[in-house]
Amino acid sequence: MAMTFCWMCPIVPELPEVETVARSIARLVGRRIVSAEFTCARVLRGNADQASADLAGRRIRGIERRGKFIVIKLDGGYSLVVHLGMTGKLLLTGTPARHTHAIFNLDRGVLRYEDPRQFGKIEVGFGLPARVEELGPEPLEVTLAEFGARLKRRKARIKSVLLDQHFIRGVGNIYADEALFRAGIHPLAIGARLRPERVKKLHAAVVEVLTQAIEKGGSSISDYVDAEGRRGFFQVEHRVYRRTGEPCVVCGAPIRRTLVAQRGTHFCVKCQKR
DNA sequence: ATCGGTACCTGCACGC
DNA sequence: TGCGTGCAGGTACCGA
Repeated sequence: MAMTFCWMCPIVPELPEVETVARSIARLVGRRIVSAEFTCARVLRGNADQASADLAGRRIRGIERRGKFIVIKLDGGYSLVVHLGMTGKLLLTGTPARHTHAIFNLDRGVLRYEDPRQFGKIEVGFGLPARVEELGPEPLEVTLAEFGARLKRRKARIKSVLLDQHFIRGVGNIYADEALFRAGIHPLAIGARLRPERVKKLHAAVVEVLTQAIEKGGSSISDYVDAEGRRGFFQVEHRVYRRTGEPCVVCGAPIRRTLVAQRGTHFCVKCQKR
């Protein structure tokens, strides 16, 4: 029997998943970081000793999400920024294992960072890193007018534009495909050439798919960081993502797969027009 | 400024 | 059975 979190349906952390993780560790606000250990040079940006020194003794003042980044705000204007990459997890339970790359010892409890592929990144410093400040607007906050104005400047394929975190922050490969399908837009369409009516549809589709996904994740937030971290997380039903060859849920035509920006891209030839 | 392509990394599926 | 190969995709970085 297929498992809900098998290889064929991986939970890649995009905006809704990161939001779920951020909420699941919100309870840490108010606690103090006693000490921190970093054991993977690839995952930590900067010097491990410096990062540990910067963190030691600081109290957690707030936890928020910016796109796919988790920002843990600390005393004195410092911040602990975590990006989960492809396979990163923040865990409040369990014991250090092979892929544990950071351990944050709190005045009560322990927070661990685990990441088999080491695509994730942890950054400690004063204020926010430039890469976080320079992100585009939140997709759930950006107005249709700004969304349209930004899109008008983009001559790339719409799928690439959606993946660009400078355009809007938080959309990844799965939700880009799903939003384009819901908007009836072909992934190879040129961003700037989309007519206002279609831009409006796309904006609404992005909001819809992300909102639904957050709601699904939100129903099992307390479970998320348990055990393998994925149990109980129900993804939004994919209508095109990884459904190559299967019938379109609207017209029945087989879903096609191609590459855009070196990413697997799934769409319906009949329902999605350039 | 923007675009497309590539590297990084591990583990799973597949074929011989 | 066991091993090599291909593939998955987040961001950073490169040249154009």
